[in-house]
Amino acid sequence: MLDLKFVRENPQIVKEAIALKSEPADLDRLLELDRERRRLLQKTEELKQLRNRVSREIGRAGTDQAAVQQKKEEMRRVSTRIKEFDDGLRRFDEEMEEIALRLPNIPDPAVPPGKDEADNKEIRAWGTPPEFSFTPQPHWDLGEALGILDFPRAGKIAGSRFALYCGDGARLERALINFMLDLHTGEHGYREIFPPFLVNSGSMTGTGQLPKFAEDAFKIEGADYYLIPTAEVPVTNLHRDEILDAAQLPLRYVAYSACFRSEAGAHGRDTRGLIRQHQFNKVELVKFVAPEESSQELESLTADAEKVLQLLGLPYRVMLMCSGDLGFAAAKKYDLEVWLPSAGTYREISSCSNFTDFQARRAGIRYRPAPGQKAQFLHTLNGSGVAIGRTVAAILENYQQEDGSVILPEVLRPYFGGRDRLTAP
RNA sequence: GGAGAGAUGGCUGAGUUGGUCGAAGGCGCUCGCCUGGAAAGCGAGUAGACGGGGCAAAACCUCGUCUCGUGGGUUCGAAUCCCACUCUCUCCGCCA
Repeated sequence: MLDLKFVRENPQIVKEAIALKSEPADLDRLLELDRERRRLLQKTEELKQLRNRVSREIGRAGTDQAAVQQKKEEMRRVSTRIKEFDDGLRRFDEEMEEIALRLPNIPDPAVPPGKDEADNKEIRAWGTPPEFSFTPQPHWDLGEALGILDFPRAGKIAGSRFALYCGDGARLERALINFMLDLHTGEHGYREIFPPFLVNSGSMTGTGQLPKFAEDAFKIEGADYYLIPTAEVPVTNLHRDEILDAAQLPLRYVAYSACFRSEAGAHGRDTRGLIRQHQFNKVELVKFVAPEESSQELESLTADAEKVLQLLGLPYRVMLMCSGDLGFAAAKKYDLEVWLPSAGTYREISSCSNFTDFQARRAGIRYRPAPGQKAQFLHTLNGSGVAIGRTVAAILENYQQEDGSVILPEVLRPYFGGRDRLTAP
């Protein structure tokens, strides 16, 4: 959410952001409502001031019963009007909130203008895509042949877009979760969190999933619970409606969670394999930082995520998202894309964003710059560190051998009792 | 699921015969005095949001409104009375 005062005073900037991000938001209507609301608010407050004053008078003096009765009579009418005005104000607030919650964040000046992913900018690349003396297999074929992925049975148990990991597959998933958590807690200074996988609508609104992306989330029927689409939601809301001390910042959290996405609107895309699932695992990094630090914290956050891929020896590139591909809540975003041999292309495996004060304002997360000073909104950031399922896919495909076995990256071998490859049983 | 208790400012904790209560006291914190420095002691200050005005202005000053879990109701007036909901705690039952 944007600061209403900022919107009021900088309508042009907001308009540009709406256009750049192609968001449907009626800014003019919002500004008009804002003007009318303030006019009504002033009239209402005047009446309340009158009522408060007269009520105090009634409470103080006691002897002149006739005068008191007359004042009560008068205030009864005033209270009726106040009630009407308050109802009007509530209607303004509701309609304004409706629009304000759909205003996108303002892009950082460094964000390249553009329409879609074709306009994203490659910042750097790491590693060299492997060359094969044979035709590389897609990970779903490799996984089924190794007996570690079973999509037919996943379909039977749950449906399409679900995965079933068996044997070494399940162990690989678990090894990657532990490896990433160990790395980020041990080397990068993050505090580990294990959050609820269901959250209420307040949390979903706080991070920006609601109201705009309601159809992307799974909702529990008959209750105010949503399955989390990412650990970003529970972890960012950890400090919802809190005022933190400047000395506490920056706060860095890492959380493993399952993630649940309806993938509405993705029919027919990535229907095979682990790339696009209704449920997948992810290790997520979340930061709470002072505004002046968020820019460099995004760089270090991205570097922390990159470190995972470097240690796993997976070739990747870093893309800077253009304004049109930036998303709703982010001011600046890097995507990490890992090389997938079967597709002959890079695929997103991590997304690292600086939300500036956009989420903090929605979720009421503030900090006090110095003791005695006014509390202000801090900045939040998050990034995948990284998506587990897509990492499994990348490992299977990049490390596959002609005989169908898969070499294990060295950093994972301790999690496999020292074994160095996956082979068919 | 059954029975009971409770939700107040950064924390703790008064206030429940409705009327200068946005709220005593304590702790913490900030500033000042004291000290070679620190502790102790003493003095002052210390909730948030919104709107108007001042200011080039975030800050800051000033006036006003709202907020004592949330939402409604009664009343001239509610932290205080009534209703609903949410959450927390205790006991019982059940369960991993």
